[in-house]
Amino acid sequence: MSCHEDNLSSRTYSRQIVFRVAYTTYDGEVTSSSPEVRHRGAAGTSVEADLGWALGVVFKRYAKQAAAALDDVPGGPRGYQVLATTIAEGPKRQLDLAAQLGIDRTVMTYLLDDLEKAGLVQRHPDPADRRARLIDPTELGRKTLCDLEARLAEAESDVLGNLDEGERLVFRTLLQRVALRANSVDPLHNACDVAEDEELL
Amino acid sequence: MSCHEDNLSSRTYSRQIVFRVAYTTYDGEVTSSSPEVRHRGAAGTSVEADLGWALGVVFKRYAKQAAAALDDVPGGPRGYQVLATTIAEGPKRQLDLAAQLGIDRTVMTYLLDDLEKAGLVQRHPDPADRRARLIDPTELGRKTLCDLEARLAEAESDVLGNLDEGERLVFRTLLQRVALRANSVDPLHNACDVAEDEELL
DNA sequence: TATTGTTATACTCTATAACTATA
DNA sequence: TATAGTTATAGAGTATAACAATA
Repeated sequence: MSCHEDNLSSRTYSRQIVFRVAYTTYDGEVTSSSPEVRHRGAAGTSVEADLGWALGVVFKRYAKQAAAALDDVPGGPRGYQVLATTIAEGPKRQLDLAAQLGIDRTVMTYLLDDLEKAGLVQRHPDPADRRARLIDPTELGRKTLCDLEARLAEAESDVLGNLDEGERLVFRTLLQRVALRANSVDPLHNACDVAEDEELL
Repeated sequence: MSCHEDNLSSRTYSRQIVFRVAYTTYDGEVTSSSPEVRHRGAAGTSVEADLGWALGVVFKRYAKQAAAALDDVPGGPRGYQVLATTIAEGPKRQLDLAAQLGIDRTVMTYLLDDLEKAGLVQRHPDPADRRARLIDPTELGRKTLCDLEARLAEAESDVLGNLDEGERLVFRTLLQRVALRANSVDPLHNACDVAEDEELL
């Protein structure tokens, strides 16, 4: 573990072991190793610790909380997303919705089947194109979304539990900036309204 | 989207749409909706924006970068973890390693097969228990790890690309604190040396 | 009888491709 | 011919369970 002492121009690195950890991309599980920073000497600010590990743990915890919060929603997180998007942006065609959410169109079919069965959305024929179907939230869907959003807000707050108000603000701001850049460098889905990015930087 | 105006005692919420997004837990892909904050009025600090979305985007980007960096390592991120752990902590028994890394023991078998085939680690019989096998990194494994760590450091730095030095420090500190709490509330694997947490709080 | 590690099997979720009905 | 949506199939990756060797 001493191999980095030269190429990192190590101020603090030489005093501790920075133990990087990576993550599987296929299962969403954070299969990280143990907590990363082992202080060898007296020095070393601990924030040099592994970003990936922390990122993974936090993300995983949020994902778990969110999944629990959305337990009874057909399709789980994805069902929520469909609900949230159609309610926020109005009726959408199935394929557009799929593209926007990064969901495969074949998956979208099953997802909508379940959501429709649960009475949260409805498929309406698109008057402009008889091939297409417009996805419309129902009244129940709207009510459900409200509830879900409250639950998710709780999950968020729970994850940030040991930060005080000011720290949360700072953290969210910095995270948001990093995220916006990441998203613009390598966009997930649609570009939508990234135009507003500037005000976040 | 007006349903939260009362129960959130909304200062800023009433002025914008906070559009929460959740994530699938099974594929590690961030199937989020579009960027979240749409300013309706003039006010609203943008940091109120969706935590989950940002978290997911950043994590996903890091995971992608890390996966690319570990492209040629058998087992990818997991292979790296095995390497890093055995090198940092010395030879370990297969099952202990699996438990520590949160990898299923059946998966560990295949993973070690591949790592051994690549000449990065070796299985030695445990003199203390003839059932068990000790996983030992090879010289090649050690060299490889050095290289991989440099690559991962680059990935990290890339992800935090638009933060300056000071901001990175703040971000990492806060993230680390959130992560340590998340990990202690709901530990992934072993408890190891969480004793050192205090200095991070 | 319990445990280490291996192998075989089943299951989940995803990705590919073929099909229908419209355009 | 191309596109919206559906269905069927195959694939990757994981988890479960049964197994051999040892404790």
